[in-house]
Amino acid sequence: MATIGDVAKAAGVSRSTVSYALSGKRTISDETRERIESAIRELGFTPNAGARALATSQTRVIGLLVQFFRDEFSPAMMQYVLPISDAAREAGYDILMVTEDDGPHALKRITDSDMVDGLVLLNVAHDDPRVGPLRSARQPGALVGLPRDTDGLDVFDLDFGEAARMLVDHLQGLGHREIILVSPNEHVITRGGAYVWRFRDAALERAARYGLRIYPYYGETQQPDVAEQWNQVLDARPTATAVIVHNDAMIAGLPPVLNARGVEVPRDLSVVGIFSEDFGRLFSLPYTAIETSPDKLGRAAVQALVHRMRDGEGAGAPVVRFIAPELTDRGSTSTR
Amino acid sequence: MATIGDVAKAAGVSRSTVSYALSGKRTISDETRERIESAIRELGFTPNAGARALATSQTRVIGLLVQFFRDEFSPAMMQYVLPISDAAREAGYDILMVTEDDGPHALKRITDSDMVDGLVLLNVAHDDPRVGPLRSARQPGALVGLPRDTDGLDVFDLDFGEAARMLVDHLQGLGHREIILVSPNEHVITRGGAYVWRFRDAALERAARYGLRIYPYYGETQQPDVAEQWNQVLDARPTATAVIVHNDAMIAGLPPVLNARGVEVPRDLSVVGIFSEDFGRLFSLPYTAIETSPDKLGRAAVQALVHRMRDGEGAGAPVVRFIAPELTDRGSTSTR
DNA sequence: CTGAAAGCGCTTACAG
DNA sequence: CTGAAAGCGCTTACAG
Repeated sequence: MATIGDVAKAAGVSRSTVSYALSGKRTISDETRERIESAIRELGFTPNAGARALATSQTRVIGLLVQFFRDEFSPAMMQYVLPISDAAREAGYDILMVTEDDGPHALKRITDSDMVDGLVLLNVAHDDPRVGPLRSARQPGALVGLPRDTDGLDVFDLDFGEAARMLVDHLQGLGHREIILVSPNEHVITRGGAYVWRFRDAALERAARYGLRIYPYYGETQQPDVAEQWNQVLDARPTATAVIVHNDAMIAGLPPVLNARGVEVPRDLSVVGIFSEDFGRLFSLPYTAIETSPDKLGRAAVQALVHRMRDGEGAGAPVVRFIAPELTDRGSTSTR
Repeated sequence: MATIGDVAKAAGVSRSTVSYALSGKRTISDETRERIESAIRELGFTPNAGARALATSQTRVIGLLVQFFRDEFSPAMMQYVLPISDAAREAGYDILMVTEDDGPHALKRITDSDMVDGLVLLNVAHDDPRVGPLRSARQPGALVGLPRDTDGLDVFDLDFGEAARMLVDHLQGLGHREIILVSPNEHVITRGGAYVWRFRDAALERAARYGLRIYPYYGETQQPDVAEQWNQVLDARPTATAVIVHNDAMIAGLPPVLNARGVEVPRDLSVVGIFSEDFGRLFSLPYTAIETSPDKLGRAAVQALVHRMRDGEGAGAPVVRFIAPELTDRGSTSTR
């Protein structure tokens, strides 16, 4: 492969001049510039990324730490990854995607070896073991998901509390008095998914204020458990007129259950959920829902990170940003 | 960050000795080794990846070129990405994941700048524009998906022809004489997905040999088109006793349609498909199917690539490997 | 068993 | 407007 030295020789200039022509960091005479450009073209020269990284201490790579819980229902992850990858590229960065089970170790590895300029952590848990190593790393990071201690971190998440209140308000306004609430599986809480109780507690509190009756459950994550649980719950709560579903597997598995039971939505039952538009389309879900906006979250995280990578300490105080939930009405609720 | 020079100074040896202690490429006295190791520990030293890459011409990074067709139904992509990432890590490589729309350009960018030691191309089309740039690249590549010209390439794909024959044989053996065949959407063919006609032609040919009647269709990719098309097709072919579905969106959307029509499987209709186990679980599909084995394909591609990156020209002749289809019987077919 | 030195391919003060 | 040189942090022949 041609090096900058080859280009310099072919153009009859010094290597530094070629470098400056490339970066535009100093003025070059038109004639010199043209000779350099044609030499670059003829030799098919592209700067070596490793050498450049060594000289500048910048890799132009963002580490993306994806955390998969393989026992879980997660076709949703790609909805975050793709917008992040797009946003990174638009800002001139590539993505080093790390899926190792041992997230903290992986994070330490790629930061200590200076493979990346910054990090995006996906699916951050309340007590996420990756946050410690992130704090010790030289590189800045942006989180998608809310950890217990946000001190010094850029954090992006949906406002799950507000989302829950919006759904309860919506149903209350329609006159519903008994509501089934399906949360994620209990082991998600064990794992530290604070969004579970942020949503759940807010829903319960709001319902209490209105004097509504709420029947809370932790949902299953796989078929056939999902269908079975739905039948049990619906049998057990015949007087409930609405359900709020905060569980991907449970809402994806709901249509056939209702179909089999002859339950018509919203005539017999009002259904609301919280899931992304893409997710809803994937499973043809005809339910009114809070949009989770994975694309907005992912892009916001990348933008904050890019700022911080560029401006270092000058990037200002860290932000914890909750994006406002939006309700997409698909007509799955009716007055009672 | 500590450099190898800091370690050398702390241990009272030369930088080369530290380097050799790290690589194990020459013998070091026990005493020296211990001094070096404790210096490394105390300083928290990790070699700089860029510097190492520059010195060795090896990045230990694999470029993963993912091609998304955003208008399409593709929760399936992650099933390839994850095993590839795992296999790469096991072999000591990280993954640079590229999702740019302009695949050829992205490929050229990361290979010319020497960001990667090798490439995995996902979702390779019959006339894939990335194959040309791959051939010109210094780095080796492995493909998942069969291009028109495989010369000099390591290629991995499912044997779609054999898969189709197995399904036809299966139905024929049960006595079915009229079969509906649903292929991917037509624009997939336009885009060069040769697997469409590899499967379709083989099915038609096999059926012809048996004197079976086949009703071929190109399926939709999104709801509500999917359900609508199913109803049209089933209305139009009341005498068909079996369907073969080679289309993710169509098979995921089949259960509610059959349910609504009161069609019981396999009593009223035999159903077979071709999809991965994970995909089937995701959509709770109770259908006998050819397993597409994305994990096997992804891992095989990485392994071949790792070989070629390690052994260079000595890695032997390129391989085109079709993995043998396996039928998973979920009891959705019966005798006629 | 170990060290001094050259080299990988860039960038960027320094000097003119 | 341009060049010579030092330096980024490693690895690896070469020499002893």
